Amino acid sequence: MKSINCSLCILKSEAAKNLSSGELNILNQSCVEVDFKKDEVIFKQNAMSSNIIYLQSGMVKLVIEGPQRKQILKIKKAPCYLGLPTTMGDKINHYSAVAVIPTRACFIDLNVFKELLKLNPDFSYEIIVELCKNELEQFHRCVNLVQKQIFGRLANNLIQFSEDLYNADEFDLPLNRNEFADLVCTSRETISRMLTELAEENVIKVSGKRIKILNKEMLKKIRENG
DNA sequence: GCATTAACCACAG
DNA sequence: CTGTGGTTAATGC
Repeated sequence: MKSINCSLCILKSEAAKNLSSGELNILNQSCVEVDFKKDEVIFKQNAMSSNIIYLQSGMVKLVIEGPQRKQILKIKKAPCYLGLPTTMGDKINHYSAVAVIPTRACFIDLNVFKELLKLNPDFSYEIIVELCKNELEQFHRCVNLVQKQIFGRLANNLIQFSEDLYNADEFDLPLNRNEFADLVCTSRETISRMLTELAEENVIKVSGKRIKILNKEMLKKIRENG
């Protein structure tokens, strides 16, 4: 097995910064590092879950199989923890995680993770903060989904890619049109049409998966009013 | 009624 | 895989 040095990750993880050297040692000994290529599954819905996953680098999509079709719950980028709700909340995963670009992840044994939560309150506190932020985000996503029309939802997602995930006005969508539709909760055709329409209005520039935001003010207006 | 929104189907690069 | 056109159903003046 490849030897791992968790102290490198402390640089990134708010929670792990609080671990003592002894606790880091515990982590070191029960942590396995894995590289994933694009489209490789990190964990699968309905499979047994026994690991907490820490994303060192890369980006993943969280996918759930709904009653009608599959849905993309969220795009997550490193550094972050993955699968906290699905691992702590039940014996099996309630959703899948799939890499959308090359991704490096650490698998942490659930029991060790629980042990660290008990040992170190500062560590636990940061984990709770992350969970709470996620919950708030999901609440907002939920109302947006129900109360906004598709242009508003699309604009919202484009802004999130730009501001939250890439910190750039120009970026490559890590999803094809079908998956992007699954994220915005609409059909592939509608996404396609609306992207062309936004491009015609010079709000964005589209060439394949490459998106450039030309008029962020307008896009934000669409997000609010759409 | 009439307009708007958005899904589904089909088909072509 | 993607873009487009036609059709259709639901909803709101």
